Amino acid sequence: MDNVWVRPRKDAKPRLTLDRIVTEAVALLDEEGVAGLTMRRLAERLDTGSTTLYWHVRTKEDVLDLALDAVFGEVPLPGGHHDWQAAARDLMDGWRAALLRHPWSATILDRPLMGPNALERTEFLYRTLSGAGLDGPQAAYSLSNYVMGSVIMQVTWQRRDRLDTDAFLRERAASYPALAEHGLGHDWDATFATGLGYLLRGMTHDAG
Amino acid sequence: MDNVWVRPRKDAKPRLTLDRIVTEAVALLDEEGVAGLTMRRLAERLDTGSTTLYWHVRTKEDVLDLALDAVFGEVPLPGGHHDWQAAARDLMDGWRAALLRHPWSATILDRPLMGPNALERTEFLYRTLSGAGLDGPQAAYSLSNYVMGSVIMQVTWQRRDRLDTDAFLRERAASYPALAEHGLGHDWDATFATGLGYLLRGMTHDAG
DNA sequence: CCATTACTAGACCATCGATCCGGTCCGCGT
DNA sequence: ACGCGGACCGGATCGATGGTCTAGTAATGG
Repeated sequence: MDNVWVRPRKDAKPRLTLDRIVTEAVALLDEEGVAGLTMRRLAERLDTGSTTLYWHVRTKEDVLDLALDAVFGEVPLPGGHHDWQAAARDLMDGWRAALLRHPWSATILDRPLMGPNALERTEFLYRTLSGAGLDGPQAAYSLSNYVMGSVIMQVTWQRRDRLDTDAFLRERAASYPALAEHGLGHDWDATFATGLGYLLRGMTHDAG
Repeated sequence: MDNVWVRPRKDAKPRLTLDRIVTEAVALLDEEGVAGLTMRRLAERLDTGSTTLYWHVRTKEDVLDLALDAVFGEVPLPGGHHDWQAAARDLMDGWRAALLRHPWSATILDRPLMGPNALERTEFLYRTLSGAGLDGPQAAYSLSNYVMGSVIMQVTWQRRDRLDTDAFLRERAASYPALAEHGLGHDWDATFATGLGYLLRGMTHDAG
């Protein structure tokens, strides 16, 4: 028996594209974290074999690079109506928000951010700060380093429920009284905003 | 033939201890980076089987946690003769120096720093800042987040030789003029010190 | 009609983290 | 003097992973 109905319809499943791979990789990472992303599982979700992925992508690292840049793509570029400080603050806030929306991304920040989305935003930051009379690279690194560090630490400490670590510290209150007293949780947003304000204020002083 | 001379001398090789494992793990990580650390290779360097390691250690994660805390152990605690700003700056400088001495450590900072060495230094930081009338946790996180981010970014960008990325950017100068102009390399030490100064200055203002 | 290109898949490989099972050695109590 | 149990060790092995080899198929353009 071999007729039209038995034969598989062409493009019953849409073609596999880089975009679909990246989109699905981000979804998988969101659901199961970095450890949950394997080429096989990704392929399975795309209804294909793991080998097929390697036609579109050279290594798994590629997938991670693409997924990370996709996260940067979610960061809105501030409109031009702000002064440079507001623009920088907007960009850093958006940057942080995007990374926090995809906690896995914070743990793979130790790779060169050379994707188009990341570059476009870095370029914007350089331009904004240079335009304000600052040393572009230096100011840009100060700000973005601070954002990266803040996000990584927040994700790290929020991953396991704070109760465990607080209990751990309470048991050792004799050795670490200050830590045990304050615990490790706190208002991450406020801390971030405060520190960012310090940095911007310091830069303003230099620019003036 | 079986006599004393043929039989292996007891304690010809010293007993395997956690300390030896950690020391060797750090050495291996220094030489070959995070990807070079496998339980088999670590065991081989310790002249034992990989299984043996699992008697002293539950998982490979344990090894990484221990190795990372060993790095924190290299950070000297500032003496008591400074004002709080100098003490904080000393600690952060030492913190950064230790992490940079072991670049692999920067890439595994996304794990809870609950080892005794890390806790001791964090406790010191809390105490110092609280003593200055600051919100201890908030100030401590601001500073250490900044250090972490700075180190991670520096290690990331220094890993591949800058020439490649600069060439990459030069080819795309039309899209990223500011980036292409300045390149990505710069004086990491100066940038770090400047930003740290901004943070400390901002905190001083709040403390006064 | 054919050759090339885009794309897909199954079998397979080396390696990894981790475990099973079976040891060996030493100190301690009896 | 003895042997017994716990500390310590290792070969073989398991399941899973990233990645490759080989062998295709469907469509497209000449």
